[in-house]
Amino acid sequence: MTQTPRSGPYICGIDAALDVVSGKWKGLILWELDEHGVRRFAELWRGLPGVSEKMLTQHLREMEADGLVHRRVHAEVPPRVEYSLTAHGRTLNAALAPLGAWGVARIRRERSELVEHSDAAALPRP
Amino acid sequence: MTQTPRSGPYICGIDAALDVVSGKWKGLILWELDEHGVRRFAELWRGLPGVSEKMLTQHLREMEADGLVHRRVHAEVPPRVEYSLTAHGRTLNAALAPLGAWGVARIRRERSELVEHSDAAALPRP
DNA sequence: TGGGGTACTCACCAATTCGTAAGTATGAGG
DNA sequence: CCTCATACTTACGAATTGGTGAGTACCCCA
Repeated sequence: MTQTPRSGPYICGIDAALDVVSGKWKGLILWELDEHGVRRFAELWRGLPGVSEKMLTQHLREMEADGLVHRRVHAEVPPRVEYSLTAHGRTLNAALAPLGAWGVARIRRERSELVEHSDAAALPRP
Repeated sequence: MTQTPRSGPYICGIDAALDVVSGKWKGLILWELDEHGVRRFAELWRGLPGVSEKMLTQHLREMEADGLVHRRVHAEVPPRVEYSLTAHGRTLNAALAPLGAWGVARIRRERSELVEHSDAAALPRP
């Protein structure tokens, strides 16, 4: 099989959860969908600068298979497809919130370390 | 540089946090260290069935560089090296807790779906 | 008749991650 | 002198992941 076979029996919950969010853009996709509720493919694409069409569809498909996002196709031309989070996806996002806060704190920490460095190097006096 | 340059400016906190925990064994390493407090290299290795020595050292080095684990070398022969979580690592673990709980719930959900399937096949009525 | 817009799909390649197996340094014990 | 134990390091290659660019189907509008 070339199907991604979600790596089998997990050792702990972290393991199982990381399995569904690891992927270069999945965190951001979750965030976008949580922010906007419903988004069409192209909107999502514009919202995630740098992602390729291929990866976006691939990640969306995997997340759909994992029961995180809902995909609604309207029988129109030109095509219209809307993505949104499922209830399960929303619970994941809620569970991810503390981690997001941790990440923000970490970014701040890093930045303040950089500032200290440039202080030492470039700002001998106020 | 061939140094892993933690991928630069992040778009959101989730992004920054996932960057430090993604890696096949990092979640488990965090868990082991949180469970046991202090562990030597070989203990950690035995605690994570399947990991190679190379990956274990590599992940530990990255986590050290990220300020998550502390590495203490005793000047003895044979060598003795002890790993433990830093305060920052412990806060990460705390932030990871809800995600772990979500993962556990997901595993249960998957399992019950399997049970339903076998029900459908083998137990037509209650 | 031709171009535009949407949401893909596919083939191919590059980069990153992971695993395997071997080698290193040191001193104690036989 | 030889081996053992620990905590690595290194070389190589396989597997996984991501990026690029082209192609598809459909209908509307000019």
